Amino acid sequence: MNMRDNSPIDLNIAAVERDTGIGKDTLRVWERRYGFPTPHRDAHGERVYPMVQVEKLRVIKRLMDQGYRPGRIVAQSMGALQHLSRGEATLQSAQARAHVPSDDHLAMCISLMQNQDEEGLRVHLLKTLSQEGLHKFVAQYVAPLTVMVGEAWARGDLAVHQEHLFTECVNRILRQAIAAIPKSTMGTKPTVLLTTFPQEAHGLGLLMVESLLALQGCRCVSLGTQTPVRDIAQAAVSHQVDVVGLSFSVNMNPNHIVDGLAELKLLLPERIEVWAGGQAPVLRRRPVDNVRVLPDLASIAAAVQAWCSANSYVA
Amino acid sequence: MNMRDNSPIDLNIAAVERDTGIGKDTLRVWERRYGFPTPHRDAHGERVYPMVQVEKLRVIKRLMDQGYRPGRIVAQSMGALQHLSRGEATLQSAQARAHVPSDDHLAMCISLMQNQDEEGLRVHLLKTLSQEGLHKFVAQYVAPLTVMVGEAWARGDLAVHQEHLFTECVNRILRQAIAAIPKSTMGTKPTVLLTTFPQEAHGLGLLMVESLLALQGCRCVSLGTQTPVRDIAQAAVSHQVDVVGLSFSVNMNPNHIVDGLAELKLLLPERIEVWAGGQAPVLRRRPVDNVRVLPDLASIAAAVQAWCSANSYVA
DNA sequence: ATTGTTTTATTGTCTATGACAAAGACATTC
DNA sequence: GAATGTCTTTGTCATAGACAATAAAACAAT
Repeated sequence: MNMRDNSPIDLNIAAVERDTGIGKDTLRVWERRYGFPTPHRDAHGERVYPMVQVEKLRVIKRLMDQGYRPGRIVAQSMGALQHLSRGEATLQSAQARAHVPSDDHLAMCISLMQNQDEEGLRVHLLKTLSQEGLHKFVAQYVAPLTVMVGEAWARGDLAVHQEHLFTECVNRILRQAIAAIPKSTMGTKPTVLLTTFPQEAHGLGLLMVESLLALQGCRCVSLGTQTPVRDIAQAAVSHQVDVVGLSFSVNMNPNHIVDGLAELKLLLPERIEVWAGGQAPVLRRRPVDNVRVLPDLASIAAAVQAWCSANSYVA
Repeated sequence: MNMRDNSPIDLNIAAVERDTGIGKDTLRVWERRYGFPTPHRDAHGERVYPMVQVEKLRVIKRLMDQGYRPGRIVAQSMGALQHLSRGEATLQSAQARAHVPSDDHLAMCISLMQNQDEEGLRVHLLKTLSQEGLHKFVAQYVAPLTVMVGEAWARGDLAVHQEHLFTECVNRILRQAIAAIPKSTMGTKPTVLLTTFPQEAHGLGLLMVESLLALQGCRCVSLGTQTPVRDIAQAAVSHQVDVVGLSFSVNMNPNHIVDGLAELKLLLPERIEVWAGGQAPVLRRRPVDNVRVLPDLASIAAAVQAWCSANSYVA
């Protein structure tokens, strides 16, 4: 029952699921449909995956996160896959880099990461923060950098652990910066509940938004990531917030986003607004009723302004 | 493929696996063997679990963690289970609470949460922190409180959003406390890489450990949660750490833990130690070769001591 | 050329039942 | 008591088929 891997070069199906994130059922069905992977069998007839194939599966997973579909790539050779890996990208990154002050600046951060220089990265970011101020730091450095890191990871230029370290590093810096912002006591600004949907584990966007909102003088209540829709609504009501803010990254399923937002709107009382932001393309393409889309971080200020003037005549 | 929970009271099999930590295969085999659970079927003949049964499954899981075996308890009535639960509750929670200063103190935190008093909770925790010092605060207040919150959530006494808010609140406090600890520069203490396995999303344990390690003068590299085993090994090597620290919560599948640890050990060079801690009961019951189990936060100091004396003669 | 609608293909996850080794419980012997 | 062997329990893997959700392709209409 408890599969022990006899040798470091072969893995059982459970271990492959752990390492690649591809479900057992899917692994079996790929084998049946596409003829890959082709695991050996042990004495009991159970699948045993050679390391080379696990490696290839990881590449396939990466490409799928980029939008490729299994039927096209699973049966391909390793060489062809690596070629695809390098060829693509630069599609959406172009627009992200449009209003970025200096590409060099960000490229340097990436190279710091590639050299495992955590300390250097932190120092560099902190210096930028104190030079440019929190607002500019978040909107013009952290946000584009996060996008670039995501792309670099997808391209295979950055290992998973390097991406994790970056996330953790920025996490710390932003939290520290937020903690340093004095809390405003005047009640003219909206109170905002921040969180993400259950399928969305990426939390940096939330922190970026929170820092900008806090700078504007809004009170923020953050639930962290992955809150079920029903609980978001419950929390919004019991904390008497004015706005619910959600963040969505690129990989989130568009339908989950649209349906989730619609359901949330239904569960919330009318007076509570919903603001949605993040890199997910569907937000720009398919608007949802009564949900305000914040296409970028710069639009937060405008949204707060709009809320204030809409609610100023109410006592 | 895309399971939508149409109703708040029913869950599909994948959702039950997530919420209870009991695998899909196991859920089906229990149904076949013990006649429980007894999910309804939706229009497509797929299992649909009523909330009541999911809660019973959670109780069963808790009892199994205490040593009961499925055959004896799965078919029992809810009443009988709760009876067992109460009788046995004092067994391990007694030892957990043995060196806890005041139960009232913690109960008060829970009630603050139930009243949505985020501000009150934070103030209360911060006061305790400055009164008792970080070490005592973490080991004797935060850790038991986190366990209690988990239990209260499983019992249904605490809503998901309240648990999230608690997590976020403690998260902030701990991160701030860690940032305030001056970094030691002397190289006599181990450098520790901290993270969790891909299935483990709970990150508070990691922060608690980090704070205590930092207090001891260790250098910590935290990758956050959910790092694939292969990347943990890669990161450990490229950051030249001495120890890899992993944290496991109650819900994690025991086999995943044991197999994952074994594989990690294989991938790591001999000189890098692996320390495993957390609430997962399997750590105490089934030891893994060459992995040091830290049964509680207090044992961290001893582990660091042991490492230092084992490595002192090396230049 | 762009947009909306229908048809077809792809793909992940569910279903069912059977098999089996590892871990636990129990009985027996040294 | 400790060690040993036997029976029971239990989680996970296997096979193969089914189907709905999603994406892609084909077609129609502005």
